[in-house]
Amino acid sequence: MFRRVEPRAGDGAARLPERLSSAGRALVAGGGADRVAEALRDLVADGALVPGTRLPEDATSASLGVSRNTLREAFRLLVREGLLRHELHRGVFVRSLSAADVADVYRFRRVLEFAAVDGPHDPVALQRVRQAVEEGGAARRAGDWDAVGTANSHFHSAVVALAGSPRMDESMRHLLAELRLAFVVVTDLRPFHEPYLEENARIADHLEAGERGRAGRLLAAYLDRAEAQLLSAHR
Amino acid sequence: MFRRVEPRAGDGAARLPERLSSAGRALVAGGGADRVAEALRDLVADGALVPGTRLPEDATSASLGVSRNTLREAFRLLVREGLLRHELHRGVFVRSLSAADVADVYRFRRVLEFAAVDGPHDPVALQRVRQAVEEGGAARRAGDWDAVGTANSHFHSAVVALAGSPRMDESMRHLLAELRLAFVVVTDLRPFHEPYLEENARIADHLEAGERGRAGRLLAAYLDRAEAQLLSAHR
DNA sequence: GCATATTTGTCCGTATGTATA
DNA sequence: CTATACATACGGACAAATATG
Repeated sequence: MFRRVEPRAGDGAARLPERLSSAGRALVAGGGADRVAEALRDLVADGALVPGTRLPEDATSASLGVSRNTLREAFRLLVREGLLRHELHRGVFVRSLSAADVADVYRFRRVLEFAAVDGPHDPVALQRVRQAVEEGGAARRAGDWDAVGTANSHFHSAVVALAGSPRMDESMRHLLAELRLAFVVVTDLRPFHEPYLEENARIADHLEAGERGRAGRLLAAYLDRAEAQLLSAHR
Repeated sequence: MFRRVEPRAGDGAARLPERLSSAGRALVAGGGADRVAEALRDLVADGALVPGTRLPEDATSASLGVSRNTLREAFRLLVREGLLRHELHRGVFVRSLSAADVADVYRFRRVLEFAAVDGPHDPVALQRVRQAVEEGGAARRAGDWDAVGTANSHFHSAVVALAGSPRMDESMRHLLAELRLAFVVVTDLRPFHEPYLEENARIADHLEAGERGRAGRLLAAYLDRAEAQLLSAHR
């Protein structure tokens, strides 16, 4: 009943993997659009779907075991998050970040993180900052550099959360989600995350001591280096 | 359980108008989900749909002359814009902003607008700032206070655009779209917009003269007063 | 508290217009 | 230019959740 459109080999451009789930059918069986979106998010984060991959509605909905309508709802969510790109009458693609995009993400991050450091600090968020530092240390001891990267995201999210603004928090979440697209091309995460573990701890120290200026300077140095590092790896 | 149940007639709370279009059928006949979303946006902006109004899928899709599936796509768009609120298995409502929401929008606006003023200025955006000032002047001469409000939005969007960041621009657009929800309860727009026409012109002067400090101080004064004005009118 | 009616969430199959090969 | 593949939109259907009497 359902015609399976098998991709031809040797096309060169990124293609949708035949099976999006190692479990085969019913990856998101219980699934609402949110679960479908989460499944696709994970596939992108894990590198199963590389930037530029097209996601045809028919093949994708079949692979995930959901209907096209449900898949379209999930697409809407992910397009808004910046993880997918939508071209009129052409379909949906895994977004690929240009160098300008990476630069813009870091520009916006500077605005958000500096504003949060300069303004009044939410004490609960301050604890979260410290928690993220410890989370990163534990991940390093476990040798899990992916988890170190996640902890680093938590750290900077917590920094922005110092401002106590739900809308700024959400913007930060979107920026970090977009950055994951740039990280999928990075094979060795260690040099990207290890150097910053100690720095994050010192930033947390300064924040707890109320030394906004020092915290801000360290943060600025981090953002400059991280951006340069990612941009150079991006080619 | 304090659930806001759908009000009976004469309750005073909002109901879906029977006809969303004076033209009756086929308001968005040619229409895709985008056009449906735009139609709903206008209805909210014009006050035809006040915050709290429920939008049943059946009645709304019939009124707009589109299918349920298409309407749901439009809902997704508007929920992401913050204009509508979605409750699981309960439906979609016109969002109403709390005082905390308004405060958060202004907090974020301060971050974005100050950052844009402080940083390097995109010359094209600087021209847009001036254009918005003139747009506001023309609207006042025409006595169209709604258009004055639109021009004011353009002015502050242009200020943020000085930073040259597409992502900051988009965040600003979302914030201003949310603010429209707070403005629908305002009956007399004149005292909200008239005082700021002259101030905007002076801010533009300072920006063009490269006097960031003066521009920033005027901007800060504007944001403080506008926020207080809106919050006091909001009850 | 229970039974009923309404609405949402999901899914299917089809028709149509558009972009690409 | 023709043919194909595909996105977009429609209407109908059913299960699940919610609201109503």
